[in-house]
Formats: sequence, structure tokens, C-alpha cells
Amino acid sequence: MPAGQYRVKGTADERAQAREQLRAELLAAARAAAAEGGGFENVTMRAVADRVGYTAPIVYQSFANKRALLLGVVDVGFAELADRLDAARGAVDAEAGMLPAVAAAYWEFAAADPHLYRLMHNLPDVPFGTPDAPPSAIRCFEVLKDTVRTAAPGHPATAYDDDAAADLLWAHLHGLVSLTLEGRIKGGPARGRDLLTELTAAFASARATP
Amino acid sequence: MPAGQYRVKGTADERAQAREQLRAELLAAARAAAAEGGGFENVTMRAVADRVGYTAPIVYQSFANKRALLLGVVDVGFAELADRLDAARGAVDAEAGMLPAVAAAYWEFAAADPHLYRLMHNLPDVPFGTPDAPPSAIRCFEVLKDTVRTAAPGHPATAYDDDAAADLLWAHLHGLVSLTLEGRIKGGPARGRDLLTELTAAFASARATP
DNA sequence: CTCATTTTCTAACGATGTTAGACAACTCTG
DNA sequence: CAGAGTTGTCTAACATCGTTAGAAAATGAG
Repeated sequence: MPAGQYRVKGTADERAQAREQLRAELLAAARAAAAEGGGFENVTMRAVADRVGYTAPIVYQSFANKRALLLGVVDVGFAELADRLDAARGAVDAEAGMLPAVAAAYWEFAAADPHLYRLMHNLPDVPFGTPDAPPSAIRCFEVLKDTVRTAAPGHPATAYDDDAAADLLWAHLHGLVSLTLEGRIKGGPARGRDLLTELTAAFASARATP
Repeated sequence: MPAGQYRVKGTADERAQAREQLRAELLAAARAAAAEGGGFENVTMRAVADRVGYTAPIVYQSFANKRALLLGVVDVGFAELADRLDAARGAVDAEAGMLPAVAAAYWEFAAADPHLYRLMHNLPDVPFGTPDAPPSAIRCFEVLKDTVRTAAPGHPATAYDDDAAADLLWAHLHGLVSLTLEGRIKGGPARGRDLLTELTAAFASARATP
């Protein structure tokens, strides 16, 4: 292909819009490359560009560097997770069923795209406590907070501070999911999934010692 | 340095022993390089070799490739963790204090060398459920099992199978430690440490719902 | 003292992230 | 509708990385 075959023609507005679409395609391409190549460590700028029919330098028009690309994927991932958690919370009739439902949605998200889940939790230096944390991640945490508030209001950690129980729930979920994903749980994903049920039951019934 | 200045002279036995020591020095060098360079992803074969006064190809005499070197570091890490957990379990008088003590040792291990902790839990495809799991990692889990058996015998998950409660404890510890290490817990390590206390209290007092 | 072995290095390969610079294709202005 | 200017895209290159081959030097053994 001789340099300079335009993909997109039209007014300046149309092209700005096309650049946004290219950005989204690059994010999807990175995800697909990770799924096929066994993790985001093996994702290559050239491979990502190839997947959308371009050469490597194209990526640098939408992202400053590889880390920025991966940060974009992380953001997409948290948005997707927040949507699923929210949907699971909404599709529940009895309050008691809310905690297992949200936990199940969390589990299924990780199982559906383990590489994405790993990236979301292992990429270094993603801002989280700070104000410039990804809004999608904050949304995830809000769902967890609400879940704890309605489905496990008596958890002993609420005595520490308002968010403590939600933090612990997140830690419990992430710990079990993460260990299972890395093959650290004897019995594999099947038993890991059963342990998740035990986990939610124990969390919901935890009370301060009399 | 003109090629071929021997470091070690002496009989064949002396040199075999020296090769083992070089192996250990390389493992330590990798750890040091990770500590200074911000993670094992930035550890370079050349840097590791440099640190022990050699050039890169030397590493391949002790390790088949970079992954083998990192696996060696993981093994050393689990051995160290097992020692610390074991020591914490032993240095406790009342049975009730055992769970917090072991959890504290776990926490301090991760805090002392976060990069090592991350490597131990994030390096892909480390065998764990299988018979060729690192014995050091199995030792870690044995201590956790014993801790649960004596300090939280009534945990509801024990109804599922004998190891379930220990698996959950491991997941709880790892989840909180991991989220804190990655800056995912609002309030940072200080609050994370407090949440660990809440976690152990909740775990110890968990009982099946009547 | 000679020789075979062992240790260590230099040099190189392909792949990677990233940048600079060239050039062609397009839009816009007159 | 013609030229100018902008913008999209590529090729080529750089430094660095993991890794390997092969040469050269130093040593222990006979």
C-alpha cells in the first residue's frame, strides 16, 4: 500500500468522529489481541494496528504510548463491570438475594475475560483513591456499597467506617477471583465458584461477637 | 575486561558449589533490581548480570530463560513467606491471638517487598494445584490451614470441605493486601492495615446463620 | 608442558516501543 | 476549478530487550 491511502474522507467533523471510532476500534483490537495472544503483556503495538488495518504509528494518534492504550482498556473494563453489577443489583426481588447476585455478576465478568480482569487489577499506578480515578471504577464501588448497605447491614466492619464493609467485600471478591484465575485454588474454577457461595453466605451472616 | 578472567578457581567440586552460589546471587540481584527499578517487568537480564559483575549470557548458565529466573524468585519468596507465617504462628500464647498474628505476618511480608509479593501472585502459569507446585507455597498453605483449624474452627465454610475455610482466609488476605498494594483502597496502607484487623475479627467470629 | 575443558565475553539476531521525516491524498480558499 | 495547505499514513530508523552462536582466554588434568 503506497503511503497515504485515506480511509476516511469528508468534512473535518466527520473525520473527528472517525478518529473517535478508530480509538474505540484500537481498544477493542487490544482486547482481542490479548485474548488470542495470552495476556496484555504479549500485546504489540504493531499487532493492534494490524488488527484494524493500519501500521503501528497510527496508534500514537489516539494514545500517547502503550500504557495510555492499556489505561483506556482498563477504563472500558470498569465501565463494563459497573454495568453488569448494576444490572445484577436491579434484577433481584428479595433483598437477601442481592449479595449472591452481585457476586455472581462479578465472578462471571472475570471468567468471561480473565485477561481484562487481570489488567484492570494489575496495571501499576492507576489512580484510585484520588479524584482522577476512572469514574467507571467509582461506579463499581458505589454498587458494592449499596449492595452491602441493603444486603448485609449488620456486618461488623461497619463499626469502623461507612465504607469499610464495602472495601472488605471488594477485597473478598477480588481475592477469590484472583486466586482462582491464577490457578491458585485447588479444584479449579468449579470449586472456586462454590467457595464464592460460601463467601457471600459468610459475609452476609457476619455479626460482631457478643 | 578481556574475555575469560575466571572468578572461581579450584577443583570441580568447588566450582559446582560456586555455580550454586552464583544462582543464589542472581536471584538476589533480580530482587534488588526489581526493588530499584520499580517491578520485575523492568528487570533486565543485562542488569541482573551486571549486578553480580558479569555479562548477560552468564544468567543462562543457571536459568533457561527469564521466566525460569522469575520462577526461582517466586520460590524463594514463598519460602520466606512460609517461614514468617510459621514463626508468627509459633510465637503466640493464646489461641485467639493466632489469627491476627499470622495475618499481620502476611501483611508485613507484602509491605516489606511489594514487588516480590506481586510477582508471586501475578506470574502466569505457576503450577499450584498440581503435584509440582512449589513446596514452599504448599508450606504456606499448611500454616494457614492449621491457623484456621485452631483459631476459627467454627467458620461456616468448613461445612463445604476441610480446606474451604483456609482457602477463603487466603483469598481474604490476598484480596485486601493486593488491593492495598495497588492503591485501590481509599485511605492507603494505613487504613488497609486497620481493615485487616476488621477482617480477621469478622473471619474468626463468622458462624452459620441459625 | 600440552591439551581438553570450562568460563566468560563479544557480536549478532529478531522483536519491541517509539520517533522523525517523507509523501500522497484530501479539503478548503480564492 | 487550480493551487495551497492541512492531514492521514507509511517507511525507516533508533535504542533496548531476550536470546544464541561462536570465539578467546584461563585453568585443571595427565
